[in-house]
Amino acid sequence: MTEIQRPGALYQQVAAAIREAILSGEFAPDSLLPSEAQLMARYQVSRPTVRNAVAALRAEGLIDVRHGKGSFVRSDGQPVLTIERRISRTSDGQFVMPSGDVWTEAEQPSTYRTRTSKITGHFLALDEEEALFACDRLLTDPETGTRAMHRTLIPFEVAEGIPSLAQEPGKAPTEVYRTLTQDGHKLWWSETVRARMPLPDERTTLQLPDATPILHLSRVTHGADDRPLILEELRVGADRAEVAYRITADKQTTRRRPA
Amino acid sequence: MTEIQRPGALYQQVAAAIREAILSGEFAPDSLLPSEAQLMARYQVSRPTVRNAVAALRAEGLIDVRHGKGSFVRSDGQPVLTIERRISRTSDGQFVMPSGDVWTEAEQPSTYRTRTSKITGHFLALDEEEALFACDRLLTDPETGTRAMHRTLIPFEVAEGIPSLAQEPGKAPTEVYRTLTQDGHKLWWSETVRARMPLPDERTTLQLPDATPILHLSRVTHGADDRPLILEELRVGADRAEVAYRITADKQTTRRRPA
DNA sequence: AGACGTCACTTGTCCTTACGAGTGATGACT
DNA sequence: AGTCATCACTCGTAAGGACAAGTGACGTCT
Repeated sequence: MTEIQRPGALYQQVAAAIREAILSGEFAPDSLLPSEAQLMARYQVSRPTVRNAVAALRAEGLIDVRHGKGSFVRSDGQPVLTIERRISRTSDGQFVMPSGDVWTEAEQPSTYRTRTSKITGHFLALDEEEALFACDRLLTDPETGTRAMHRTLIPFEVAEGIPSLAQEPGKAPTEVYRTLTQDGHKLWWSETVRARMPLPDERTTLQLPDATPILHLSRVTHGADDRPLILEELRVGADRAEVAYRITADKQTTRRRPA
Repeated sequence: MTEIQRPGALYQQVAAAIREAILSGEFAPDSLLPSEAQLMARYQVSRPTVRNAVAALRAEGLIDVRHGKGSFVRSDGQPVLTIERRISRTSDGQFVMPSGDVWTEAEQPSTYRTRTSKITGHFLALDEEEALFACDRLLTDPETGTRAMHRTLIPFEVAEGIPSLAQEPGKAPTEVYRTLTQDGHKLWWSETVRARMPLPDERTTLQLPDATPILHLSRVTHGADDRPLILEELRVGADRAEVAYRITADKQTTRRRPA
C-alpha cells in the first residue's frame, strides 16, 4: 500500500506513481509490473481505475501489456535501422539510393491508377484530381525484419513524356532514376519528413506496437528545370527506424520560395 | 439504430463503424459527433462500450473530445511550419541555420551541467557519463505559435579547447557556429530524425493534442577532422511541424562507417 | 438592458459485478 | 516418459449505477 495524493484524478495519480517508479528504475526495463489485482491493493483503488492508469501509460508508450501474462516495462530500445538519405553516384554515372538497396520486397508490387490528393498534389505541384500512376510495395529489411510501405506516384504527364516509364510504372525506383538520367535529366531531390499515428491498416501491415507513431517520408525527384517528376512515399514505424541526413556547406544551391 | 456485426470486440465494431462514417465523410471534419448517449442508442450498447470505442478513435488521432461539449472530427490539418534543414552561407562567410532565425525565445535559456546518456554519447562518440555543458531553450515560431524545445550539448573537452565557448555555454547556436568557424574549423553536420510519443512534461510544454507524436531532431556539428563538436536537439509537435531536406548529387562526400 | 442563477446537456471519474480468453504450471492418466 | 486435462493466474470485455465537472442557453431578478 503506497499513499498517493496530489493532483488531478485518481487514475492519474496512480499513473503518475507507476510512471515515477518506472523512470526511477524501481521497475526495470522488460520487467513484469504488478498485476492489476496487486495494483488495486497497493493503491486501494478499483479495477477500472487501475486499468485507466495502465491505459494512460500504454498510450505514452511506457509499457506493453500482454493478454494473460501481464504488463511489461518497455525497454527504450533505440531504432535498429537508420535510413541514410543520400544519393551516391555509381562508377558508371548512374544514381542509386543507398537505402533502397537495403530493402527486400515482401510481395509483388501492386500498380494502379489514382488521382492527386491535396497532399500529393502539393508535392507534385499539381491541382487536385490529376491522374497518376501509382505503385505500392511492401518492403522488409532482411537484417532487422523492419517493414516499410513504399509508394511511387508518377503523373500521367511525366509518364507520357518518358515512354519507358509508361511501359512499366511498377519498376523499381532505382530503375526509374536510371531511366530519367539516361534521358538526360539532371536530378535533385527534396524530401519531407512527417510523423503521425498510424491508421489501423498501417498498424497491422507494419506490425506496430501500441503508441508507436510512423515516420512518413515524401521524396520528390526534380528534373533540371525544377519540375517535379515523381513522388515517393515511405512509411515506417518510428520504433524501428530513424532517418539520417548529412549536411555540408561546401556547395550551396539556391532555392526559390513560393510567393 | 445501426446494426454492427463482423470482427472482434463490440467496442471495436462500434469504433470501426464510427471510423468508417468519418472517413466516408458522413461526419465532416470539425463537425460534432453524436453524444455518448446518442451513440449508446444508435448501436444499442452500454456507455463503457461507447467510451471505449471513442477512446480508440482518440488514440488514433481521429477525433478530439472536449469536456462538456462533445467529440469533434479532427480536421487532418497539414503541418503549418516547415523546418528547412539546410545551411546557408552569409555574405561575410559565416554560417547560419535558416530555421534558427525563425524562432523566438519564449523564456530565458537555462544552462546547466550534465553527463552523456546512451543516446547523446552515441551521437557525440563519447562513452557514457562524460561531462557536458547543456543549455535548454523554449522556442516559439511567432507566425504560427508553434513551440519547440531546443537543447545544446557541448562536451567539456570541446569547450576547454575553445575558450570562448566555455565562457558562455548558453549562447545561441548561430553564435556557436560563428565562434567555431572563426577558430578555423570547417564544419559539416549530420542530422537524425526520430519520432516518438511525448512524455507528460513534453505534452504540456509543447501544448500537444491527444495522440500527437513529436519529431525529435538530433544535429551533430562536426569539425574538419570529423570530430563531433556539439549536439543540438530539437523537439517539436508533429501536428504542427514537418522537416524538409534538399538533396543534390553534384558534390559527393564519402562517409566512414563504424566497423 | 444587464447581471446572474438555474438547468439541461455534455464528458469525466469511480465504483461493483460478471464472465470471456490467453498463458503456463501442475498433476493425473495413459 | 509422454500426453493432456485442469486450474490458477493474468488481462479483456461488457454491463449497470452514481456523482462530479465543464458548457451554454434560457429566464429571472435587479
